[in-house]
Amino acid sequence: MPANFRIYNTLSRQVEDFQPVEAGHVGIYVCGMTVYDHIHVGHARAMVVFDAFVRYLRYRDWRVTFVRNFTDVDDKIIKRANEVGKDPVALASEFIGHFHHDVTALGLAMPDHEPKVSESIDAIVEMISHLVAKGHAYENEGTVWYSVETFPEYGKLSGQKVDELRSPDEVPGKRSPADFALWKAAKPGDPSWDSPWGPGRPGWHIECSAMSLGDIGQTLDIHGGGLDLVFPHHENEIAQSEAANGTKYVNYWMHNGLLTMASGQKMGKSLGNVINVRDALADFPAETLRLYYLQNHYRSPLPWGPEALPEALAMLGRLYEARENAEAMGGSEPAEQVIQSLGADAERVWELGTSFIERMHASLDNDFNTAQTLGHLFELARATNRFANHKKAKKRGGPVVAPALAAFAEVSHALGLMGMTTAAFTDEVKVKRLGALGVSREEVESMLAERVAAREAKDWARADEIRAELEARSIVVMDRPDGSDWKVRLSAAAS
RNA sequence: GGCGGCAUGGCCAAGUGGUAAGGCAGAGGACUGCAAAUCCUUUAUCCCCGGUUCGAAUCCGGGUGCCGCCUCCA
Repeated sequence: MPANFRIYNTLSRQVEDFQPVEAGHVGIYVCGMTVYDHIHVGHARAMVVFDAFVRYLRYRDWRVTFVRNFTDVDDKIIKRANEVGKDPVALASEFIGHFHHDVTALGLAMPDHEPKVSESIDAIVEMISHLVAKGHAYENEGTVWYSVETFPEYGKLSGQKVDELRSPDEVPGKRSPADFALWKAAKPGDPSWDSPWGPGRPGWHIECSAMSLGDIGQTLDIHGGGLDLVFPHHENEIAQSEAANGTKYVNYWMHNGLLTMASGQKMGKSLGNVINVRDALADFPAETLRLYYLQNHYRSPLPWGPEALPEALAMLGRLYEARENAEAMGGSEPAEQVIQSLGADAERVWELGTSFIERMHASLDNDFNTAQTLGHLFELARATNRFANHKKAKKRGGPVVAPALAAFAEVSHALGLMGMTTAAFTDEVKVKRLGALGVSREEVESMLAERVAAREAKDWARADEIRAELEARSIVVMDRPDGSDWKVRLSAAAS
């Protein structure tokens, strides 16, 4: 039996108990990308949040049908294609490739279905035909409009009232300013398909109604997307689907908050401060972004700035280090015996470790509170490190930290964090951060070797001199009982 | 103008009735050849005013500020 959970529903503006349409199954549809450019770190938040959410649902034994679409027929794509002299559908196809590359690098699982508009024209035409037949839509010179006044519940998601909407430019052919296009008559040079209303292409909103119907059904358990899609996109989807099918479209509307710039405004091309995912991934391990996203609640705005990723990397490094400390512990006595002899710090790790999974479930089952979950994980990390300071912890502490290690594994399954070995993580950090700084690894390692020799000769002056040179390259040296290691310093300057 | 949301320590942030998780940064200490990492210590009139309550960051009313949407947007 899958575990029950609670989720905020934009429709009711409340956290609600989740009730599936079909027992044990969650059908979730998330608005994907309009593919005419590389995705930026703001888009990636939505992708990561819903990936983590679906991952968690499956971890909690739900059967999930996860659908995320591609808008590959659209005004912006056509515009961009004309600018670069390419075929629009081919251009979109190219950026779908880039999308898959970026999203795979981010560690996302593939959805069960990734419908494309260009491959869903029949279903779209069929749905529009229904709407026309039922009197919810009308045709005018090859363009089909949805008649908003035929759907009295219009506005129930966004709270918008049709009369109050701004409608700056008058569009010819519409009966009412709030009406929106279901089918756009072909203009010369546009990609177009045949339809009962002549050649043309779908409007933006109808695709999601048609594709979700095909891949999930009339009533979706959950429909996700960015908060900026609530109006008009999701409002229009409701109008289309409920008018066409005569059934409730979506039980739970789940919207992620937006990435905001330091100024408080959202990231967008018009602001000229867009960071592409592939650029971020060149400089930081993928889990850095995942932690950055999941450290805040998914509905909150998430501030972006030059410190965002370095800070997240510092956090991630802390978690990996704590896990490594736990992994390094051995011993085969019963945990109880070790706790008895090593005292309160051992007891604390044991208690936090054994209770972690329950606390994680409680947090994530309550509107997917990843921030709280990570708070618990950091508490566990600190307790682990504290315990690791005991002289006898390394030899005897293994049984005491076993639940903590299990907790880390659980987080990995549930949220897709801490999925690497410490060695792989450390190495990826070195490669990417050195690359970002333009420092050669060979150079660092030869300098470090020279310093080790100087230290063995107790030539502290020379050792300190080399350390200063390394620091000038943003390399921090760490001397340990078993040898010297190094890492790249994280700071604003380093990003 | 309309609709929706937010306001918690230097910064980020969790927390919806019983006197504030966590992270980053700073300061002091332990450790270290010196450092780094780690650990310990340390910083909160929870935007303002009023109300409900034995008790409110948490509920209600008013105010102020910020953000999103109303045009494409994750």
